[in-house]
Amino acid sequence: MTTVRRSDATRAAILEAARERFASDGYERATIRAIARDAGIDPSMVMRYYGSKQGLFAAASAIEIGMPELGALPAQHVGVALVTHFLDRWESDEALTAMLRVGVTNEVGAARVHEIFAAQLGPVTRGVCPDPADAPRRAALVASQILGMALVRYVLLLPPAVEMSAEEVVAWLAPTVQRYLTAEAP
Amino acid sequence: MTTVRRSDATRAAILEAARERFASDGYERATIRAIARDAGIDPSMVMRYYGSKQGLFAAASAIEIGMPELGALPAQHVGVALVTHFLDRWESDEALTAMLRVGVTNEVGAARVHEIFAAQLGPVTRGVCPDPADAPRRAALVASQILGMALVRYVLLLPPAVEMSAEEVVAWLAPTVQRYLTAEAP
DNA sequence: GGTGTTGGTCAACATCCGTTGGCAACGGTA
DNA sequence: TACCGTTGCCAACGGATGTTGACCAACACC
Repeated sequence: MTTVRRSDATRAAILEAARERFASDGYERATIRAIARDAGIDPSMVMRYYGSKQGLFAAASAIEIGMPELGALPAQHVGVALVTHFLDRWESDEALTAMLRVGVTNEVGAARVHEIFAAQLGPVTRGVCPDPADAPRRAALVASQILGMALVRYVLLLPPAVEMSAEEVVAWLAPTVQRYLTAEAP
Repeated sequence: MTTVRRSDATRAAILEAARERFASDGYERATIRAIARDAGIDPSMVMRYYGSKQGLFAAASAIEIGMPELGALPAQHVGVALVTHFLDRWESDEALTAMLRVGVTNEVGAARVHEIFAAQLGPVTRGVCPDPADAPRRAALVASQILGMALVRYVLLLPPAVEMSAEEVVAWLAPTVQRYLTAEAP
């Protein structure tokens, strides 16, 4: 059932407009009317295609972090690889910013963040850290630093954080992430 | 003009209810009606005393981080002191969570976060780091880690982050903050 | 005791929101 | 050509929100 419908272009336009609005305005202020206006169609079309505002957000925030294969490279380079990868993803996909912004105010959004980090960051952590028993804790620590940087750099737009180059961010953050993953517990 | 007005109790009740609502619901979903109901008074009182919803938020998020005197203690203990202090403040004052939650969706809220971190964290950084020229960058790095931990622990409620003890958080985060402040730039 | 100020309630306004149902044009199919 | 599902627009509903102004009760002061 992968037939091409005539409305696919409209569906895509809605999804793109929704991602932009959710990313820049958050869940409550991203109104269906505004999204429809951006997409150049009527608000009722959004409802027909995605059922409800929650349904639209669920569709707009279906994200694959696409974790790289970290098992292949030496354990002491995991920090650099991880930070670099997240930075790339964040700068090329505003759905990530949308997810973060919505996760802060909306319960469904928060659950979405949980899912994604459990499913995508969890396995990587489990494969790298010394004792699998405290893998969740280490993953949470990594998440705190990576989401924190995303917060100040892409959401709060703290000037010094925005002005730093990607290389600089990696150089500062990679040792932190590396330590959270592989250093022995304090 | 510090006379005690008869309405001071009501003003305080409104402010407390507002802090709770802003902290748990964010700016948009924290309605004036709900805040007034919590405070046991009429919504119009909120308007009379605080002018507007923005005014109420401004009053509810007037925060003093109350930075400790870091100049007094040896430079290599600054990380521990800073993380400990922030953790204490965050767990004893829900206005901080409110500020973070609102800062993510509301522009005024974001500006408030900028202010507070510039005014409170800036000077500390400037006094401790080797080269005053890159103090803002170092402050932003520290903010990314501290706000990131606040995000996963108090807002997103990521289970492993919530379950960690305060001592554990300090033990993991302090070396990070210490490095962001005093290590030479990479 | 009258009078002005303060603390508080009530009802309403204008606006916006998510959502719904009806209806017109279009496109392929028989 | 006649038909029917699809795509789209339009107008409206019910409800919630921030905000306002009229009105009432208690208090302070002359």
